[in-house]
Amino acid sequence: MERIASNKPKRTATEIAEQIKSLVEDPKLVEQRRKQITKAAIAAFIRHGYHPCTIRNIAKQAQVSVGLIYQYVGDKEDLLFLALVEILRAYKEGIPSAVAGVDEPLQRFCTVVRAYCTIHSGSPDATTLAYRETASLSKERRDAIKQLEVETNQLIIDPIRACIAAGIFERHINEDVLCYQIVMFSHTWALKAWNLQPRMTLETYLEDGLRLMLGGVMTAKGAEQYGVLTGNAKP
Amino acid sequence: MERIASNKPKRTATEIAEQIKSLVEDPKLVEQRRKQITKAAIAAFIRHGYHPCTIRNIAKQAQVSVGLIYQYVGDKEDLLFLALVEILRAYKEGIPSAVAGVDEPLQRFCTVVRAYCTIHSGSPDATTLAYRETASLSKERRDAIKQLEVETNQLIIDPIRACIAAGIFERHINEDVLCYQIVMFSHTWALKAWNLQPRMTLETYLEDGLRLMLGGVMTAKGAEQYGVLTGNAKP
Amino acid sequence: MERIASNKPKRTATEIAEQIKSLVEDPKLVEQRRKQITKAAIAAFIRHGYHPCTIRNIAKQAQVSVGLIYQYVGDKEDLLFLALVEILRAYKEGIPSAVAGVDEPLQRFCTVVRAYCTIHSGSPDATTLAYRETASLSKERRDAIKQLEVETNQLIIDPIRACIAAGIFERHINEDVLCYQIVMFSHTWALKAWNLQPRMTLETYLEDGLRLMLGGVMTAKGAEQYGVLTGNAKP
Amino acid sequence: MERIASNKPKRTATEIAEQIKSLVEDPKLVEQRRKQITKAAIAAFIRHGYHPCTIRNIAKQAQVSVGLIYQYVGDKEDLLFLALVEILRAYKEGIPSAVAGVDEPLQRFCTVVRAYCTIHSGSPDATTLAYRETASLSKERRDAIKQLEVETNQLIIDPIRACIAAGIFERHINEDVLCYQIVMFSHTWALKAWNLQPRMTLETYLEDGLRLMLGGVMTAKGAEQYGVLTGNAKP
DNA sequence: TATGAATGAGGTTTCATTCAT
DNA sequence: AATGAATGAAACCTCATTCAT
Repeated sequence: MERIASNKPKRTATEIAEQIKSLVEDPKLVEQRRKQITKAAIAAFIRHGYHPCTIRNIAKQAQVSVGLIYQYVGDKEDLLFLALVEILRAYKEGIPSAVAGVDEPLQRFCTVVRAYCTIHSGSPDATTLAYRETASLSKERRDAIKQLEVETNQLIIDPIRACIAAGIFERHINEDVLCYQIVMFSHTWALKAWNLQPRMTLETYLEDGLRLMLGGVMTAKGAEQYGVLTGNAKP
Repeated sequence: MERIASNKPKRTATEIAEQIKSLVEDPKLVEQRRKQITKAAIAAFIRHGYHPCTIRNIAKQAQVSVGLIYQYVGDKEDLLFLALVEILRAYKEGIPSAVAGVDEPLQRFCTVVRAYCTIHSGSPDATTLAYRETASLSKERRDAIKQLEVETNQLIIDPIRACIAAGIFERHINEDVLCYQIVMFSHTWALKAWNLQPRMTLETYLEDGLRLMLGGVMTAKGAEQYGVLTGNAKP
Repeated sequence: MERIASNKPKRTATEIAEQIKSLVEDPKLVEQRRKQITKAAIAAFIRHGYHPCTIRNIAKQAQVSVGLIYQYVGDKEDLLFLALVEILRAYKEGIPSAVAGVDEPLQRFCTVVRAYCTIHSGSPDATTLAYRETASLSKERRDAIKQLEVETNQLIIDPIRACIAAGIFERHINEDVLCYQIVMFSHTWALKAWNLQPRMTLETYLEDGLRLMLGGVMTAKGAEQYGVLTGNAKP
Repeated sequence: MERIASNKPKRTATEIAEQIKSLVEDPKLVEQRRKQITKAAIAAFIRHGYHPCTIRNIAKQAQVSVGLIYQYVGDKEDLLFLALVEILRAYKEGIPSAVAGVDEPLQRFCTVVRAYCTIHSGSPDATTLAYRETASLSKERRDAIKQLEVETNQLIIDPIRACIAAGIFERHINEDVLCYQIVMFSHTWALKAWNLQPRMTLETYLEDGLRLMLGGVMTAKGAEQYGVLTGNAKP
């Protein structure tokens, strides 16, 4: 869709969002209205999908007029962007608060995985929306969203590195592969709920998956620790 | 969107596809034209996305007139359905031909994983399309597509079971979780190409991932065999 | 065209018209715009015929945009329905106001006939439109339109009965046949204007026709009265 | 639709029909195929209405291919014209054969009325079609159809004149008005079948109508004769 | 600032007509 | 002569966006 490989310095998602133009001056009001509209947009996009969703759908959901939306946002794509940023932001912010105070590397790793997975399982539709509709954004915005994803991934990679450094995980493992393994493991519960949910609980899924992933990466020392944590002799 | 929970016997994807009505009688011609149109539709949907893609885009891609498409298909959604069925059919058929003649369980498992991943990496856009746009189908068709997915998954689950039966994989592993682990592992290379491709080759990705997954599920006996297969002392 | 014999309670034309959904809330505006659009639709349907007439034709005639029409009406058939209802409503309302204050039965009968005929002759194209295009409506709406016709016929049958009761018309005459005789007599002037207008005036047509019809139904007493009314010794 | 008042010599319906161009040479075949296609067109136009009816509908009805129709006819309007001509021709030809051998003026008049009415009641849909769709023709063809109607009317006017000449009908009656009275009386049974048929038989309708019309036009001498004919002392 | 009526470009779909076989 | 697949113009309708109030 975009032919021109622009060399503009890349803007972050936050910068792009801040530069979305609003006809309204009062920043307080802009923030409040945007929040309200974005929330409605997420709900409406989830219900209908981005393209089939109309501005009227969103206005109705937000209990405002169509015109009001265009006071705070330039076009429909802006709404999608704000929606996706909001979804990813929630994911990204959810993890640190879940692992706060958990310092031991393996435990921290497990907590991150559980948190990440739990967060996604809490709003599977939003996860699905992000999957489906990121491609509907312009390149710059798509890239900014990807960058958010990368930053979130970092929250997973850090504990992996800590585990490696602590000798709990094998030294030679590919941290990117493992990270995406975890990411996709979490998304899978959301994306494939129709197949998985009838067959197991989130807890079973999480623990079985965790054991499976850990089994592939732990050192003997790590395995020992994991046994202590879970009460099992062996992962 | 659909309110009525119909109790009609579910039709398979193939049945639905066969019942898409064509104004043209000659079955030979119908098959040939549908193939041509479906191929064009896949390309056009990949380029634009389903909703933004116009029938004229597809007609142009297929080098036929707009009217011709409607001689072979009832509406735009039929085109999406045919496109997705074709994509999944290719995936499903690709695996058996790849593992033909490989009988040893572990080797068969590894071959399946490699085949599955390679197939998806060969047409990452199609994988992405299937991910994004299945939701744009009516419920019956969405379900039929999911069923195709389940059938393909079976091609992965079978070797898993064989490995368990052969004592190569741990008895207690959750085969569904492992299966989806593999599925998502393969899709990830397609979906997250933008992040992964700059950092590793498909081969690295595959072998690192395979080692990671196997490490979590293999018995001591399995590990020994794996060492023999790969020339490594230890996975 | 309609297969299902529904047992829903039949809605009147007015009810159906009121239930045509509009995206605009303000009832005042809806009424005004609908009136404007219906008027334009009548003109456009008369000019082109219902099927060949395009929404753009109507929009142009009404001096509004195409989109505006769809704010006040669901589809093209709604426009036809509103047009026909408006036409028949005008006919139906025209009669009572014409005969107001005329109480003597025979005179009232003659006045009704003259009024009915004059009204139709005033907008022969509209009469023709109603004739041609009622069949283009869905069954329910067609039935509602027929019901309007029946109600209008009643305005003719009532004076007939009064004349019979007053001994002016023969007791044994078939009031339905006479009624339709009058109805068709009136429509004929509109429908067959191309043949009749060059050969006589509406007045001639009316008086000759009236004399003809009265001659067939009047008693001796009636004939006497008619002579007094017209100044002729004999009808 | 047509702005230009052309001064071309008017062609009769038969001439126009004969000049409709056919790609096929053999006149025998042309006649046979046209007959087949016209018959199918009448049925299809009755079922769907002219505009909604597709060429495919007609081809199917005629059990021929779409292409074949265009070998014998220039366009869709030709089909409508041929259909209407055929319908009116049947009406026109039906009357003389019905009155053949009836020479007494009053009896001949009554026979014509009964024949005309019976013919129309036999194919009410065709009557309705002629009413609705004549307007869909080009002006020249519309005029030619009207001319056919005029010629048919002459078959009614002739007996009226004979009755006047014989002193059976009043000398001063308007023969055009009476003629159309009869025409519309006959059409009414077809057009308003939905209202009339549940309430009376064609026989009742005919005799009540005939008595009504005759009552308006007969001289004393005529009334006497009518009494002899019907066995009633008085119309 | 907020509203929602108005606009019109553009998408899907139909179908009269053509033309290669 | 007959077929029916192919064409593409044009219709209906939707909906993102604007603008007067």
